[in-house]
Amino acid sequence: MNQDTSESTPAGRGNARGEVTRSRLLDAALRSFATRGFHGTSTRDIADAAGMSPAAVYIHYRTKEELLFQLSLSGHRQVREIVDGAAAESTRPDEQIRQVVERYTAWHARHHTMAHVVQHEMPALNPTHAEEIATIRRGIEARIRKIVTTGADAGCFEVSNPAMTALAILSLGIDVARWYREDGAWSPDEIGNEYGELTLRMLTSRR
Amino acid sequence: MNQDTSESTPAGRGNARGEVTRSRLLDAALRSFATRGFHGTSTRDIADAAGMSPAAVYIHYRTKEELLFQLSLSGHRQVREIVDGAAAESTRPDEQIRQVVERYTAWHARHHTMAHVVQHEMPALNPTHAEEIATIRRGIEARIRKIVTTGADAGCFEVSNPAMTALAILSLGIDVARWYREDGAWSPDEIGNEYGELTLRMLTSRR
DNA sequence: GTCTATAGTTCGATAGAC
DNA sequence: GTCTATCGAACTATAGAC
Repeated sequence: MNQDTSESTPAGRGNARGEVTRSRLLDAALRSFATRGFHGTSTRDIADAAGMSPAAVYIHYRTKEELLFQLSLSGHRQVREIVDGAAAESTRPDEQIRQVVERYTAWHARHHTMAHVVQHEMPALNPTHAEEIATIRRGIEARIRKIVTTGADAGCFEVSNPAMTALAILSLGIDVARWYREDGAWSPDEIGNEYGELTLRMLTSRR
Repeated sequence: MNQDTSESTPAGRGNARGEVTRSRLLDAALRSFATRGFHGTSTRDIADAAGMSPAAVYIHYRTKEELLFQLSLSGHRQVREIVDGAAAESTRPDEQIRQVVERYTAWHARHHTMAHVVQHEMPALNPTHAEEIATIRRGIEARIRKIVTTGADAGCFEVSNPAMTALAILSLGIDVARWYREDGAWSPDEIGNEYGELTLRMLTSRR
């Protein structure tokens, strides 16, 4: 559960104490949402997990939904940066997709708590926040779909339905957050490597 | 949303009226749970969706959780029968896994509303009910893992990690329930066929 | 078997002392 | 900035009339 939810903060800004408290609340909310879901979590649950009174929550966040939104925003931005960074590692579609899948999948295992909340609590966001998150999601999906279609057009991949195959690749990574166990047999990196192989097989026809 | 949640009932049993009401309540609960989640759904939501008063719900089901359990049980049994039936179609692992994936995936698309509830609301079940559902799940997972390992041992598949590959195959089907849209470009059967192909590619190494 | 009415609890969020 | 105390609403489930 050691998943950092804080943004990097310059030291000695004077608001360091407040940032720590906000971070502790985000961590508490993340663990609560992951365990019982957004609607199954009360503000008292979050306050207890953070070692504070229910009233203290509202000094730092206006509503319970605001906590979910900040978590969703942080998680989606992390994923976007991981995918962008991996895609920039090469100009070859096959090497790009391998890097993306390895890191995307490993992230969903390593940060399975946040990944679960990010992937499955979106309907609990208010319409404004949901749209902001959906925009980031569409960017991530488009980036992966682009790699598949570019590789298919270049003859690097042999796929009959690039758009559906891109969805399948996303599904593999996303669902790792559901079944991954910290005390399981495989590390996040091992899962990422194996899934990278499986993905390249999906993208290349047998002879 | 035309997803039948009722068990087949012999006509003219005398309790036909009661069965219809129970079925309407299950349908209402299913749609509500799928839209807002179990904890986000009130018994008034379910009653409204079924065209009844909140009190009428409790004549047919003891608690809100009982409704979720009956839905989960029905959904999991449907999946188990689909997987068992598909596996019985052949003795060749490659044909077995193709049939299983085609039908498993198509089911998750066609019954995406139930699939979503079945796959993601398990933590809301009470411990007794959760264990009963988990037993069915383990059977389904074991059945698919068995096909993969049998095929690997027979040299029919070439996989470095059969257990993880079996999880990947399950993930592909499960996550279809998240992204499938009834007004989308592909039918459940089309998705099933494509996913059957992708799965066979994953199970066979390139030369 | 279904209704209206409501009991008893818990919820999200706020007031005001310190 | 954190606390105790609490408001008003919404919740699950039940009581009792019909």
